Amino acid sequence: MKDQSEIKDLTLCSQCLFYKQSSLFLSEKDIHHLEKNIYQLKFKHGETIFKQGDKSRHIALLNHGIVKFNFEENKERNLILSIVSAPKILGGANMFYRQRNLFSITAIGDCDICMIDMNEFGEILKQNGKYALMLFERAMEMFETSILNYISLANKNVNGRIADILLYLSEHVYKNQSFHLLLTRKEIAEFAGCSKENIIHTFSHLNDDNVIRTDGKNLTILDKSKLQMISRLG
Amino acid sequence: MKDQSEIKDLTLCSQCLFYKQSSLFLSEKDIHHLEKNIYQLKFKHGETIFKQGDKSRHIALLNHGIVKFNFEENKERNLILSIVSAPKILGGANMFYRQRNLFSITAIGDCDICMIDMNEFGEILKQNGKYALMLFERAMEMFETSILNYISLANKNVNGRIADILLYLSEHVYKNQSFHLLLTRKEIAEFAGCSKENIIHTFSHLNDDNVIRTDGKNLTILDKSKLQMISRLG
DNA sequence: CGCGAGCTTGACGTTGTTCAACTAGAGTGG
DNA sequence: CCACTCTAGTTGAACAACGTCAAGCTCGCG
Repeated sequence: MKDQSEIKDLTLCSQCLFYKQSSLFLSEKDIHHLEKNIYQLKFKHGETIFKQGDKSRHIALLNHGIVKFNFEENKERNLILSIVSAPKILGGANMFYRQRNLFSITAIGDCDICMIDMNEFGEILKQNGKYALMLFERAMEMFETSILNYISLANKNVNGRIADILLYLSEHVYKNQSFHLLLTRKEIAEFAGCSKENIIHTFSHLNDDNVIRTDGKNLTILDKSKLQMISRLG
Repeated sequence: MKDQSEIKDLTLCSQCLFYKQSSLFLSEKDIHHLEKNIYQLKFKHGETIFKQGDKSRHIALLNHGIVKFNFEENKERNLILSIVSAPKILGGANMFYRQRNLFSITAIGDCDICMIDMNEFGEILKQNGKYALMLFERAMEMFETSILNYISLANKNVNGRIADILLYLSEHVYKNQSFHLLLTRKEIAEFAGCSKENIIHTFSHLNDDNVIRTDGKNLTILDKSKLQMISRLG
């Protein structure tokens, strides 16, 4: 966990989506209790939000930014399980399953995150099942993307997986045809489950065929339907 | 969902693990309410418990038997996400996340399952956050195995993945060095994410090297440490 | 200017899939 | 009882996909 030197004015949290949703479910007393145990942090690109193997004491509410879920096998064998953008509840798997974190969560670019102490928050959950259910549903969304990635990985060839990833990033993360991808080629490879050379080769071909246009870390999808076809065939 | 012609005496459920655990959390009134909405079904090998794309109206409590989570891409491109044995709560992902089932759940061998109507049960959960949390933790266990499979698939070669699967089946599913595997070679391949010929070749080699002994569907692990080494090297 | 990290490219070898041929067992019908 | 067919399992060989390697490139930074 990052040091808390950058704690900001707590009133900021009253603007965040999580706070607004929570206020629909909780009593004024609980809201007040929550306010006392919530604080905002800012993370920069590459900073670790949760560390694999650590024991989480917090739930993280991603209010702004993009994060990756990365599994560290050993020095040279990493894996990106998923990439998600705000707003999301992070630490769901860690929050309810009382073991060490299965994977790390790392900032991609600047991230605004609200931290809630789990011990305090757990009490509120125990007393308010309806609220707990709402949070479960949100936390569950995270797993859907992981499972869909898994399926893509198991069933498709490299071209199909890369097409899937580009479509996913465009539609669900950056929400734009064109985006500035802060990941290295190696990291994209860790997401696609292939070598970095493979990513480079495939990007080159897609460039030649006018399906995408890459310019350093900027990436634009020119022909979405062709990308979808590659995904299907893969 | 299977037809309910085989509903058994409801008192049977009072013996099941789920019922016993629940009684620690719920009031007598809620327990009574639960009893009214719970019934036991028996599934045979290959029968579908939850169908991919369907909307679940039930939570399934696997009291006896083994099930697979299978994703059906198309006729010739299936995938087994996980295999788990009783006792487990099935339908967790479906229970809290109100969409169509992401994957099917299918019986491997005979299964005893208690079904609970979700609408009735949801009310109890909303009123009892502590109980909801307990159930959620159990449901989360399911995802851990899926994620570990994902990691194995992404990081290891075929030999390593097959070794992983054999160790997993032995330690977490059958809880025995020797087991009667009801899966076809094709299904094992769908679990390992490779071709059935690959499974057959690898099994042959492992047989030759006295690491395992296969006799039709019976499988015995002779040299666990060697299998663990193959898993690490993979 | 030199250095290092990340990127790019093509060649090469390994891994894994596909294909085809064969075997064994189980179910079917004459 | 014997074809027959169908399914699952097995084997090896050919081929394609993919990872590894090596070399050169670009860019930013000290």
